[in-house]
Amino acid sequence: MRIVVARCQVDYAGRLTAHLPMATRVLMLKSDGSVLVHSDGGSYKPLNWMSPPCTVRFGTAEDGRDEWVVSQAKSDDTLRILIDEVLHDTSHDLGIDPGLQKDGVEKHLQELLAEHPATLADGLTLVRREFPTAIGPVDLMCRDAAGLSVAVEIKRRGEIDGVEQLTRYLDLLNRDPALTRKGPVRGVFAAQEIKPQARVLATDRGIDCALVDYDALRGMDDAESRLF
Amino acid sequence: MRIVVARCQVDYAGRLTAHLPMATRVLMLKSDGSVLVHSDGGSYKPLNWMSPPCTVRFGTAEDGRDEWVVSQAKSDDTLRILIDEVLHDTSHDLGIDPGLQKDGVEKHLQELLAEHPATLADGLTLVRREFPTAIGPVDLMCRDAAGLSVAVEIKRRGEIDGVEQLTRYLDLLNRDPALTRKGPVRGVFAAQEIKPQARVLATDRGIDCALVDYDALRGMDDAESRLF
DNA sequence: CATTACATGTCGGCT
DNA sequence: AGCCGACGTGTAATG
Repeated sequence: MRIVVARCQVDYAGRLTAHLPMATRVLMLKSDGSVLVHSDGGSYKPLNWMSPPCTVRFGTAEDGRDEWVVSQAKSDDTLRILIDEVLHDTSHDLGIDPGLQKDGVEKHLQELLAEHPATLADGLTLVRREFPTAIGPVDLMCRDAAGLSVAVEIKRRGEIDGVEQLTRYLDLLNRDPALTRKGPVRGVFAAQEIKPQARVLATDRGIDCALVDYDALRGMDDAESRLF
Repeated sequence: MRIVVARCQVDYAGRLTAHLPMATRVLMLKSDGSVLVHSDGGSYKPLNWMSPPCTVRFGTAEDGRDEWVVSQAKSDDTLRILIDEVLHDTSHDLGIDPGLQKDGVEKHLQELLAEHPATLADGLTLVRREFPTAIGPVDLMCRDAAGLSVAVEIKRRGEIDGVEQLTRYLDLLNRDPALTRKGPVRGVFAAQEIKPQARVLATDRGIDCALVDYDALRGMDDAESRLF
């Protein structure tokens, strides 16, 4: 990785065109050819960048100043960096990163709830995970004690669009005679945290809300693992 | 801005927990307190980070190694960076960045389509852009040859949530007697690219889809500009 | 300050 | 490779 601090001007042309006036910035050139232009603030997103796979051509502008042209083969996107003055320039061999280990995402939540569907509502049993429909898979399809089908939508944080999503599934599922033989398909909206507005909308549409305790579920799972 | 290259181990705890094993990485400390942990690859997104506003406490771990703890006041998120070896450490005064100038986003598409509504459907004429409703503005409100009102939602890429958005508008607009005198309000979902699922949903709801050719529109606009 | 819609989103998973 | 949905989404506009 090469890190350059320089007074520079940047022009991007791709899905949009963008321009950065001459100013001092940090340029990060990664070994895969990608380039990041960072200012001292904002967030983790660079002011401008080029994603890999791309190549950098280190050239010279008409007036003799250095100009770097970063281009992406596929998309015709180009990033032109005109360098006025270099204040710092170092390179470092970082090696390959072992990578990020995540925990606690929706997928894990779905796995845990698939194993313990009764924590969502009494008597619930799993029919299948990722139940396919024409507009996408339902996270969990279950059946309740009365034999009714129950569609479960799982989110880390339950907000309105999650309720909308479940509503679309329910609309579709309720047209399926095989699922509605014993009555309409119920909906359960499950999340670690449910926003008040989402709860109101869900309730208004007859969808049950279930708060999920991730740590408790993980505990149940550990206990179970120890037993077998 | 301070740039440090170091062998480090990073642990994040917040909405999720994540761990980065000991390896050499670039640490970017911005003047607003935010911290970015970059590897030599990936995209512009850091492996891990803390967004401002946040504060860094430069401390020492039990074994004597340096440990930086970055914490966000609001959310209780913390990022712990255990430093094994510093390979590089420099600071630079970048000043305030003049910022990015953009062009070519959805707004421009809307301008072009407002000038050429007939490219969306035969006989369409513009009533007004950003037609106000209680739940937000409709991108374009038009009228067709038969005198029916036509609500147009414009996206760069047409996906399901765009269809949902237009559906909400149509539900509302169709309750307005002034707009429905000659019949129900039609919906047109316009985008440079429409995902199959979005098309299915739109069609199911009686909404027309229109593929927009941005370059062609821009060409029409240029031709027109040259005439006047 | 909360909500909403956009983003050069990026990223991973699956077909 | 393309499609689809989640993301520690972030971020700007807007009421």
